[in-house]
Amino acid sequence: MTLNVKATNLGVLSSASEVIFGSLREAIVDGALQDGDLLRQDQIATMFNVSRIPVREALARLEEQGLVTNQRYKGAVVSSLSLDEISEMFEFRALLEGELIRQAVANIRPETLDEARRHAEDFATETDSARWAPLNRQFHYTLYKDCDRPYHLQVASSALDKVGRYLRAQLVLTDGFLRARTEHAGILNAAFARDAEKAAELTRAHILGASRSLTTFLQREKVGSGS
Amino acid sequence: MTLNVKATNLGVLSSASEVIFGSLREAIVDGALQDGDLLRQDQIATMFNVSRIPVREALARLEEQGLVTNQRYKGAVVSSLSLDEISEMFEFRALLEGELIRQAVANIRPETLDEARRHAEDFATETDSARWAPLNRQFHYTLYKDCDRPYHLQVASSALDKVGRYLRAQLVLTDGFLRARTEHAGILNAAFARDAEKAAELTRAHILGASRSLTTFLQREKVGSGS
DNA sequence: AGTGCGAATATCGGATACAATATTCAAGAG
DNA sequence: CTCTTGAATATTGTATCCGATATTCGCACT
Repeated sequence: MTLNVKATNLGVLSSASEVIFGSLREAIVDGALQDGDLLRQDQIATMFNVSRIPVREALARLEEQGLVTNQRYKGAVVSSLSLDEISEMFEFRALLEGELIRQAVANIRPETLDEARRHAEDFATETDSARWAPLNRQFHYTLYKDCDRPYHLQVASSALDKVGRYLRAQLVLTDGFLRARTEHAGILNAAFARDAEKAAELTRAHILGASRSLTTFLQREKVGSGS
Repeated sequence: MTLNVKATNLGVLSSASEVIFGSLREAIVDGALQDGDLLRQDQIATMFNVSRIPVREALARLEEQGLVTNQRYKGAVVSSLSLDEISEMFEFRALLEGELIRQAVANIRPETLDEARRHAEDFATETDSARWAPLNRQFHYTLYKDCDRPYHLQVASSALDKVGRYLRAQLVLTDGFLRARTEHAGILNAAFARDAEKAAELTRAHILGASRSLTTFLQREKVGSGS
């Protein structure tokens, strides 16, 4: 007989370094920590009430993910992306997410479609701009859910993390939100129609359009700050 | 005036943890460490004559790369891939490397073409099967060199690392080497002809063909070992 | 005042030491 | 003999401490 209690897997409970890693990652992804910010091991250790050892492991992980850069004896800085790097990241996302939705739509479940529609509505009706980015992400990744390509998903997600800060700017500081709203509707329609190719093409265009609007915005901003 | 000496950037000189990370990664990628092997911190620390601290940072990095899995208080094991995961990795590579060569061929330099031809010849004439995998890699990545997509390249390389062990088996234990030789010639021809689409299609077929031959081989082996 | 040099401070990489958890193994109950 | 249980051992996670390197600041010199 087996014990009839739901046992949570203690083996995966967070160690300090994992908690710190997750917190720092989140802070970087959604912009609480900005490009070029210096991360002092001591300071972080104090914040979390631990020694520097788990902090260093978290920073090593972050560096491996490309979110910070470590310079020997100098410290870790939040990685910043050049305009070229940003647009490459968006091209990468277009390639990968296009493939994801193509595969997903091919065997998408009705429940998934409904869930995606709900997320699209939530996004469209949200007035708090701080919540646009997470809702946007939820919409897209719900649509990718049935693609049965866990590695593709993980890599796409990691790429999205790296441009998370910039995407937020694109939604809030340009006409990104408005355009996203209509483009989401198009993608959703294609998914409901089970038209994988169209969904893929629209997703690619959605991402590349966001890239263009973001790069022109950043270009302007850069020039502006120079004056 | 600037000092006219080529100064190597001392800031990026390896710390212990980086050296350990690199060594372990190489050992995993080319099969010296096998699926499921347990990595003991103490043992590794003794091998490198260091304490466990840098070892732990190296293991954290490896886990972030997906090459090992850490279980709290239990240790790190070399990640093993299921057949499904392996074939997903090859699909991913086909998608990405197809794009890489398409972009690269579009603005490939003559020197690069020559270098690729040399690598193709080296590969084709190599009799030591242990050297097939690195030469194969050199050939392909030389062709990708001019793609001007550093992030794409890095992700592709990371994916290749994850299946490095299996690719080696595909080359050595199946007819992989012979097929690769002729398929490389085709890809090289397309590159010389500046036919980006054809090079991309051949590269995709090259990778997916390797995947098929590998999965049928592993399938057979699994059944065989079960008897 | 401005520049170059050296000491003082800050910060990092790593070693050692200790606490928390897992694994092994032997002894006893059935 | 087999199974359970707890002590002994092994291994991991983290704290504290130390040497190495970078940065800052003050002082002498021009």
